[in-house]
Amino acid sequence: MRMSTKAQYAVRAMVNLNLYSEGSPVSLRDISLRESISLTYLEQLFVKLRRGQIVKSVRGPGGGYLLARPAKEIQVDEIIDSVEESLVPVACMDQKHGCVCDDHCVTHNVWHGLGEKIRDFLASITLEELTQEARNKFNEAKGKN
Amino acid sequence: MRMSTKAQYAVRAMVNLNLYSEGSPVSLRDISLRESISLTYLEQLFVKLRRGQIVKSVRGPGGGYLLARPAKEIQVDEIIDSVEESLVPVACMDQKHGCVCDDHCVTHNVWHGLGEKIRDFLASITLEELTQEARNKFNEAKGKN
DNA sequence: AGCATACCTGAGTAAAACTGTCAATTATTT
DNA sequence: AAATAATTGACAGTTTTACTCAGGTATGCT
Repeated sequence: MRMSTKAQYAVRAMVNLNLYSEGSPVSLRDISLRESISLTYLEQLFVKLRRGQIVKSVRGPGGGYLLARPAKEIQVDEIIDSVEESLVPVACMDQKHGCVCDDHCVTHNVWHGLGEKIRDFLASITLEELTQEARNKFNEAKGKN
Repeated sequence: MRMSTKAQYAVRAMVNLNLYSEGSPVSLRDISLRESISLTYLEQLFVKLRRGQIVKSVRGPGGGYLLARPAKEIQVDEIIDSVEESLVPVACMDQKHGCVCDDHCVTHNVWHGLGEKIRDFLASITLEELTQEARNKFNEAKGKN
């Protein structure tokens, strides 16, 4: 039961973007350098984040990406949805025409309940909170030196 | 973020075992037929379930598997642990010598918290409860005919 | 004893998913 | 025009998953 690194990268990249953006676009090259994620892989992720209305792009020199809305309104589950990592723990429940479980599916409720817990938890955390945590961590580390 | 079919099969097989065992051993062949899971695959799973103290085996004709303890004392997370499906959502936190996250790991708390939610939920469900649910489902279906 | 049953074990394998890279293009600013 | 940076699609190596196969071992029954 692993969260794909794709989803992990996406969340990290979004925190980093918000951390270093102060109204102006942040280039993927910068995020790539700071987070040690391959530039070309980041490009793939941000295409999806843009389609998911999490970020918007600014082309040309000085360009990069901006948040599409305030960090307070971006939830972690939305970031993960955007990069197409499913939060539903079993495949049969992940279709729009519903689960075709017959009598064999005595475990349906377990996975359904689990999926809800996962969703609720990740929806309860905003990008704003994560960024603030990151700032605190950074200041603590600074204080030690 | 998918629960492996291995873990899904293990839970289903355990419910089925408990459903049809009344003190006497249940053969994997029977479970295989009822749940449409390959016999040889079930054998692999039950080796692990035995090592995890979830079931015990009885060899020879009329043999099969029995619960190692009362169904009330078997939690779903234990079944999943036994077949070696990790409930920790990120790899770096899944080692005994702890996570070597440095400053980059601003998302540590998210995944740690998520792992706890998953564990708590699955630990809150016992095999007894699942089996009772299955009995109810079966009786409802019967009532309709 | 001999046979059937059923657990036990390890090796192997095809397909899918994951984790990226590469090459080329388009849009914008200076 | 030249430089910057996003955008896109194809593709490839590696790992994991989900099994199968080919045996072996223990036990009970006739």
